[in-house]
Amino acid sequence: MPELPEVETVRRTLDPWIRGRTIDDVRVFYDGLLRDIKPDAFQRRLTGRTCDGIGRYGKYLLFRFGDITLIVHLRMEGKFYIKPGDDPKDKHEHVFFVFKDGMSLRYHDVRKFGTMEIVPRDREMEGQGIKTLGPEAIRDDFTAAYLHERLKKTSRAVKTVLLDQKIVAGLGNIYVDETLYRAGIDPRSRASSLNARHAARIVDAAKAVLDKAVALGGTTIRSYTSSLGVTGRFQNDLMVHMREGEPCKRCGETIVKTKVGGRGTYLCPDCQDIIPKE
DNA sequence: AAGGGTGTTGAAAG
DNA sequence: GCTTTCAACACCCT
Repeated sequence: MPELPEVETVRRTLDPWIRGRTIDDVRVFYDGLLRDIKPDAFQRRLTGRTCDGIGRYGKYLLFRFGDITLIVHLRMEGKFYIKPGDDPKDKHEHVFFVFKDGMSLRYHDVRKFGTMEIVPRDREMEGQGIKTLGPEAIRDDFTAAYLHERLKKTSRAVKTVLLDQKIVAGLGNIYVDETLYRAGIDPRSRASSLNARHAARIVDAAKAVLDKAVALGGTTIRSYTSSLGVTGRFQNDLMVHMREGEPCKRCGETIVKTKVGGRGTYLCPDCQDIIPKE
């Protein structure tokens, strides 16, 4: 469930619950998630610590425990559940954080792609992955001038550039499609041929799309189990993503699905212009 | 019923 | 360098 709005929704849901709670035990069932730390050291570093709150940068969650921070990335399917500590372990639960009151926070991830890393609190932004992130798509430092500069320098498709977290942090496959639809630009357009005006439209569209998605608690698709903080309502607002064969909500043209940079990509052939024109 | 696809990312290969 | 492909993993859908 991980693009910026879904991660922010998890943060907002979990933060008030975990704030002030103290870890009594950590149990790791699959250590492939842990970056540069062994399960016993991971357990030792966190046990006895009290959480001061959760931050977020791009798609990364930052669990703060005094002078250390646990950085978590949900990748494709990571989720958190809160359950009594003695509930039986689900097949896809890989890490338990058991708190002093007997409740547990469990990391659930069918594909096991997620990552966890512990860094000093004052070096949070040097964590693996985080240190290379570009400005967040929803913040003021993601400007049209900045994006235009970056677009100019590459021949890649504009969608591929927007998915690159080193360029801009927070957009993923759903919201890039929605952003480019709103901006009226075909995702296959060559980045270097977009002008300053196009860049401005993309920046405005990304902020509008993400702000609304955050307000609605993100998007829930393919959700077999609705869990803590993952059931959003933005799916009703999707204009193109997952709408292959359906009519465009603006012009009635049929939404098509294609492939850009190896990713499934949805667009309206009438509302989105390919640049440069053929 | 095998193969392609999946809200991601980084390492390897070209 | 820059860009594309692939691998990590499990499951769902043709």
